[in-house]
Amino acid sequence: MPPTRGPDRAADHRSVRSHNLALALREVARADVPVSRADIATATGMTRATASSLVESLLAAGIVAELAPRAGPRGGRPATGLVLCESGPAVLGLEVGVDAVEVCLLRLTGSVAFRASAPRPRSRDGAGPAAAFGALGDLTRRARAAAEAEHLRVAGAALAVPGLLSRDGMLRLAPNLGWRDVDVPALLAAEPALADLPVTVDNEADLAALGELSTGAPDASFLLVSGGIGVGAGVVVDGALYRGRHGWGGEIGHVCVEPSGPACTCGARGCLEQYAGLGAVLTAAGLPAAPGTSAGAGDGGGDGDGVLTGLVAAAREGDPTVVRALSRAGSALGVAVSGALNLFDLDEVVLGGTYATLFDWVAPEVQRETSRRVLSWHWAPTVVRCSGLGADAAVVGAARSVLASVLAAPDQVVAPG
Amino acid sequence: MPPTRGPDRAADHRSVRSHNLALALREVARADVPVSRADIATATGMTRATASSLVESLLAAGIVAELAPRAGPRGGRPATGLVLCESGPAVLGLEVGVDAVEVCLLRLTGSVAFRASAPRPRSRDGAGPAAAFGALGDLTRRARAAAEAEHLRVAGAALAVPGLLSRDGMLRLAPNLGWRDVDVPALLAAEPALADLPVTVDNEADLAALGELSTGAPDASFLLVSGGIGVGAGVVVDGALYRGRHGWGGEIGHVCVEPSGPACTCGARGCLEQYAGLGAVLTAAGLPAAPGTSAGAGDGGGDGDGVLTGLVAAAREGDPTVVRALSRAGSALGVAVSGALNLFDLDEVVLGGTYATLFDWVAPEVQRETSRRVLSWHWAPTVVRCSGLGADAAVVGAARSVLASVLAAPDQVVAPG
DNA sequence: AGATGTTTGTTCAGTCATTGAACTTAGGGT
DNA sequence: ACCCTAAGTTCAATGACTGAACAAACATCT
Repeated sequence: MPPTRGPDRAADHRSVRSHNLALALREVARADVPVSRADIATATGMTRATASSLVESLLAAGIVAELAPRAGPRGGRPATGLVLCESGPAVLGLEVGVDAVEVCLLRLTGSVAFRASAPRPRSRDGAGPAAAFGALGDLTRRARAAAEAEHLRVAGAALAVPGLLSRDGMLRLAPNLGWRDVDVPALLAAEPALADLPVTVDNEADLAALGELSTGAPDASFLLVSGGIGVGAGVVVDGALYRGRHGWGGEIGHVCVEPSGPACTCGARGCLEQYAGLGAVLTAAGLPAAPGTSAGAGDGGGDGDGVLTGLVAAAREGDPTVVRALSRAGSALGVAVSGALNLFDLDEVVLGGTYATLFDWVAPEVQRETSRRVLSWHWAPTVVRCSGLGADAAVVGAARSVLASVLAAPDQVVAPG
Repeated sequence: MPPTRGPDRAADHRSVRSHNLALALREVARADVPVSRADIATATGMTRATASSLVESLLAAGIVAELAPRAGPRGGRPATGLVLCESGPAVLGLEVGVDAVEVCLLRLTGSVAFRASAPRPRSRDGAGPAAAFGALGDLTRRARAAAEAEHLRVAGAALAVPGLLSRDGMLRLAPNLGWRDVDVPALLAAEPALADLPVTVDNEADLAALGELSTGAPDASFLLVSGGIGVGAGVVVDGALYRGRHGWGGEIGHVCVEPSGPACTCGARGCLEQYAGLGAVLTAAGLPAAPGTSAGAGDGGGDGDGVLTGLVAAAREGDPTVVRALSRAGSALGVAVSGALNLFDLDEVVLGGTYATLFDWVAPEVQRETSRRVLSWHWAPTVVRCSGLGADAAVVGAARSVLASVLAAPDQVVAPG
C-alpha cells in the first residue's frame, strides 16, 4: 500500500481539497455515461462553483477529458460531458505465478493497453526467485515501451504473489513456488524497469478478489474461492477487501473439514486442501497427479492446465469415479465455505481458479451445503457464481488495485508529474 | 449506529473542524495522564495555535476540563493538564439478556455512575417482548434519575440483544429469548424513559467484543468467543469491530466441526453448538440440563448460573466424566476457532461468557488445536486469554460503544445541548 | 538576586478552499 | 421573437488553519 499516512493526521485546507478532488473523480469514474459538472455537484452535495474548480484541476492534470456539449432532455444549456482521460496515467499489474510470470498494462479507463506472459524459470533448473523477477523485469520493460509508444505515463504497479507476505513485503512462505523468506522489495529494486516505480505487493487471492470486484457492482460483497494446488480465498465486504491483522486473511485452504481426516502438509488433519485441492481431486478421480500437485514437494509448477482438461473431459463423459471425486470435493468445499459465510456474514460465493473450470460439477454441492449450513440462509440465500475472469483475475486485479488507488488519491499522482 | 451519513460527502471548513476536534479529543481520551495543548499539537501535527482553539471549544462544551498547571521536567512554562470532564455527557448501556435485563450508566471518563438489573419477565408467564422492554424502561428511569442527581446529561444509549438484527433494528431471530421479528425501535419508542434518547441496537456478542476492547489496547485485534446456550463471537481487527454485510458477522456457533455429527436445531449437522454449547456440555457431563439449554425450546431463560457452579464444582473435584466433557467441548471449540483465525487472520482469542468461568478446563484444548491448525502459528503464535469482563461484557460494551461515538464526533454532541 | 534559557500558551495577519448569489451562456418550446 | 430552463463562471464573504512574534511562567547557573 502507498505510504500509509496515519488516519490520525490533522486536516487542513489541502486535505479538504484532495478529499473533494477524489470525490469528484469518483463520480466521473463510476458512471458509465459522461457526467457534467452539475451532476458532480448534486451527487456530492458541493456547489457547482466548487465542482467546476475541481474539474478544472482534473482536466489540467490530464486525468479527465471533456466531450462536446450535449443537450439535455428538458432544454437548458447543454452539459459538457466529462470522462476519464484515455491518455491519463496508466497502471501496471504484475504476477509471479506457479506456471508463469505475467504483466498487464491498463489505461486509466481500464482498457488493456498491453499484455504479456512468460514461463516462470523453474527451481529444478537451478533458477531461484531472482530469475523469476528477471523475467518479470523483461516483461515490464516491454510493457513500459508500449506505454511510451502511446505517450502514457505509468503511475504505479502492483504485484501478485501466491503466499504469505509480511507487512514489509517479505514473502514469508510460498509453498507452491517453493520459496521461503524472499525479500520481494529488494528483488524489485534490483530490476531497472521496476526500480523507479512505486510497487505494492499483495497476495494473489486478495488481488483476484479485487479483480472480480471490478467486474461487478463497486460495493459488492462476496467470498472469492480460488482453486488450484492450494485453495485460497479473498473476502470483499461492501466493496472493500478484508485484509486481517497481518494481511493474511482468507486462508480457507487449511480450515478443518473433518477433525480426524487425512494428515495435511501443514501438520494438521482434515484441512480443506486435502479434499478440494487439485492434488486430492486427481487422486480421488484415479488420474495421474500433476507434478507439483503433491503439495509440499518444494518446487511448485507443473502443467496444471493439461491435467485439468483431462479432468474436465472425463467429467463430461460422465466417468462415475471422476464425477464422484468432484462432487465430494464440492461438498467439502461447501462445508468450509459455509463456515466462512457464517463468520464473515456474506451471501455470495464466487468460484475461481480451477473451480471456475470445474464449476458445473462442484457448484451444486457447494450450493447444497450452504443452503443447509449457513444460518442466515432464510433471510439472505447464498448465491454461488462462477468467476468472470478465471485465471487472469490476479494480474487484472493487481492493475485494478493501482487504478483504484490512483482514482482515490488523484492529487498524489499529479504532484510528481 | 448513528445516522450513517455516507462517506462520500463533500468536505468543507466545518468537516475539517470536526475532524480535528475529534482528533484533539482522542489525544486527551487515550492518554492516562493529563496532556497539554502542546502535546496535542505535536502528536497530531497541527499548530499549537490550532490545538489551543480546539481545546477552547472542548472546554466550552464541557467535554474536557483543565487541571492546575504543573511544571515539566526540563523547566519552561508549566503545562496546564487536560482531562476528560467528569461531568461531561454520560452514556447508557442497555441489555436484554436471557436471564435478565440490565442497565449501566457511564460517565464520560468511563467510570460507572449507576448500575442495575432485573430478572427478565418470562414468556411462560405470558410476558412477551413488551414486558421485557417495560422492565428495561423502568431501569432506565432509575438510571436517568441517578444522572439527574449528578447533573449529568445523557448523550445516548446502546442496547445489546442476543440475536440477528436487520439493519433497520428489527430483531429477526433470537432463539434463546424465544423471539422472532420483534420491532425493537418501536418498543424503545414506546418507553417514555427511552423515547427521547438516540439508541443504537447491536448484537450482544459484538458489543461484548467492544467491551473487551475497551479493557486493553485501543488498536487490539482478537476473536472474542462467548459461551452460553449458544456460542457467539465478535471479531475486532485493529481496534474496529468487524460487522459483515448485514451486521451478522461472527456466527461461530453454527460453524461445522464434523460434517456428519449430531443434528443441530438449525437443520444442519455437526455445528459447534452441538459440542460446545452449554446444553451439549451438560449432557456430556451427565448433569441435568438447565431449563432452556435444549435450545430451540422457544422460551429461553433458565438459571444458567446454578448449573454452571455445579459444573465448576464437579470439575474442580476432578470428576472424570465432567472433565472429559469439558475437554471435548474445548477441542471442538478449538477446531472452529482455528478456522476463524485462519479466515480472519487473528492471533488472539478471548474466551468469555461461560467459557470464562470454565477457562481452566477449556482453554488448554483450544490452545492445543490452534497450535496445530492455525497456518500462521509459526509467525504469530495464538494467544488464548480469559475475558476480563465476564458476564457484564455486553452491557459495558454497549455503553462503551456510545462513549466511543461521542468521543469520535464531539461536535455532534455539542450542537443539541 | 538576577540573568539566561526553555517551554507553554496566545495573538494576529495571511492563505486557501468552500459557500452563496448574481451573472453569462446556450439551448428548447410556443 | 420571447420566455423558460439548466449549465457553467465570477466574485465577495466566511471559516479554519498556518506561521511568526510575543507574553507568561518556571528552572538553572552565576
